[in-house]
Amino acid sequence: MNTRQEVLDFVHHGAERFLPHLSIDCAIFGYHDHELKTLLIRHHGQENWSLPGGYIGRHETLTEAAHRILAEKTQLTGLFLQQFYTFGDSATRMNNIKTEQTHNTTYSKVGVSLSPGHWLSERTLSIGYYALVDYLQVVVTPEFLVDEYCWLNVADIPQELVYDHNEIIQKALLTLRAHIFQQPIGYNLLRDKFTLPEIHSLYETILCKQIDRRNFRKKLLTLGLIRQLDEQKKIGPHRSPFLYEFDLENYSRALEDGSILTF
Amino acid sequence: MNTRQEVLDFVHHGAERFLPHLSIDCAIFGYHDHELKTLLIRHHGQENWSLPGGYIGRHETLTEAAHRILAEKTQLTGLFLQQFYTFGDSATRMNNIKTEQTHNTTYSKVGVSLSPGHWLSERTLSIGYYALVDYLQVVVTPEFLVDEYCWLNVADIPQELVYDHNEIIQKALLTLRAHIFQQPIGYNLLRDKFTLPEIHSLYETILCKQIDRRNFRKKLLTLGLIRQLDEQKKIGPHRSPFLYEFDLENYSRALEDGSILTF
DNA sequence: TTACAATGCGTAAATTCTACGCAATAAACT
DNA sequence: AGTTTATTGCGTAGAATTTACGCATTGTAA
Repeated sequence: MNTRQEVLDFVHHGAERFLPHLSIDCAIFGYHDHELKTLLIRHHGQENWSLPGGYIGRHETLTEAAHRILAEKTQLTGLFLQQFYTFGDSATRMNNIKTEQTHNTTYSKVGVSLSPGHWLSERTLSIGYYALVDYLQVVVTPEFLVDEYCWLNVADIPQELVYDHNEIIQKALLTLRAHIFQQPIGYNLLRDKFTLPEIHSLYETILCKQIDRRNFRKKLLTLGLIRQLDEQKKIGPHRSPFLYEFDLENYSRALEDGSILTF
Repeated sequence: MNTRQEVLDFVHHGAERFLPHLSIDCAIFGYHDHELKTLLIRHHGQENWSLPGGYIGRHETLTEAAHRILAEKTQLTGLFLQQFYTFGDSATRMNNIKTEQTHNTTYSKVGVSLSPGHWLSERTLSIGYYALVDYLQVVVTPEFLVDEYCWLNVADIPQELVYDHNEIIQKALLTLRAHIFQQPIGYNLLRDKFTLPEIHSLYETILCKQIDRRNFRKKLLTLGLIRQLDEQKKIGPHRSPFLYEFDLENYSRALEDGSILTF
């Protein structure tokens, strides 16, 4: 939503196009230079940051909605996107008093005040998704109601996000760390070809622990999850590292066999 | 809902008490004698079986709703209940044509025909939970609209459950099998004190594979997940097996340490 | 040239996993 | 009563895997 007119239409006719009581919130993880970052946005008039989110169109599947919302924020399609939990317990998801006030502040930018019965004021459960993106490829598009956005290191996320977004992002991180043992997480956070130090540092960053460089390489190669290429990355200081790529076929086969990664 | 009057009230005034567009479906797993069973119900007029389910009250949390629905079906409270996925993709969750017809057949028992705009006819996403119960403790209470219920071996579940319930139960099983390595699953399916053959058979049943009896015992004892008691179960033929109990403290400590069970 | 950091490769020790053997016990059978 | 048999508890050798390093190689910088 990039214009005042679009926002007004959304407020007044959104209930015809979207399902009420349900939203999607998306923890978008991007990796760069030993740091795992999340995309946060600040809506107009809000003091605190939010996760990017949106509503489910009445004629699109849940998965389609999640991808659309992700694409609206990052301009990227076909990304790795994983549903991890639906949130409907926290105080802010029960009584909509705070929600109403918060919403009202934002929508005052287009001169509307949401009545208590308005569809945007009602109790809303949120379906949480997390996405993995190449940090450098993302072009964030600010929307009409978004004052500010930022990529924040996951360690630096403030304690006071709006609603229950702190809970959502914590659960997303926990899920990501559990999934890293069972899915080619790096495939979506790195470029097609990557060096061993790059993927090694990625795993160390996500898991928040040190992993022996040499054993890490051995394990991924032995299981056939990555494949060493002939090319070397010439740029960079000191010795030129080889390039590697994921072997997705082997990866899925290993998953079926029940091979488990441990570090 | 046990009377015609309650059902009529639910149909006509349910939208005031429950959130539309959302339901909870529950895969209730019970274990007994080497077999993993699921509770299925058959609504009035339906040819196919369903998972037990219900709606979310406007003034209860999502978790409260799940426990209430479970208690309504099994008369048991405080059970292990785990949310695992929210379903909003399948054809039956997109167009509500089939849903309308199916619903209408059931509600014809109380003489109502649901109009297209009726809250029960609208598109509904379903939040999936799975529960683990002691099969023998459950007292299933048939409701007014339920013609029949049964405990069906998970291997014998028919291919034609209503809506996307086959998909839901498959995902529940997959999740259960993944969680068995990280949570004291047996704690909720067995009694407080159990014998080694009992828990061994439970794990074999859930994982659908044979596990060496002796290594299985060694692993659980070494990790401190179960504790051997002095008592022996005198009943039963042949040698009297010792009784064991879960060591929940050690269990949660092992989880934090990241110890992983493998069989 | 030399020092140094980054990268790739190997190996020995420690640990864990796996596949069994076997004794002890209690019921069933001759 | 003695024998057979199924069930349970416990141990152990060998295989496999994990872990902790050593070290040579390469490119950059002093």
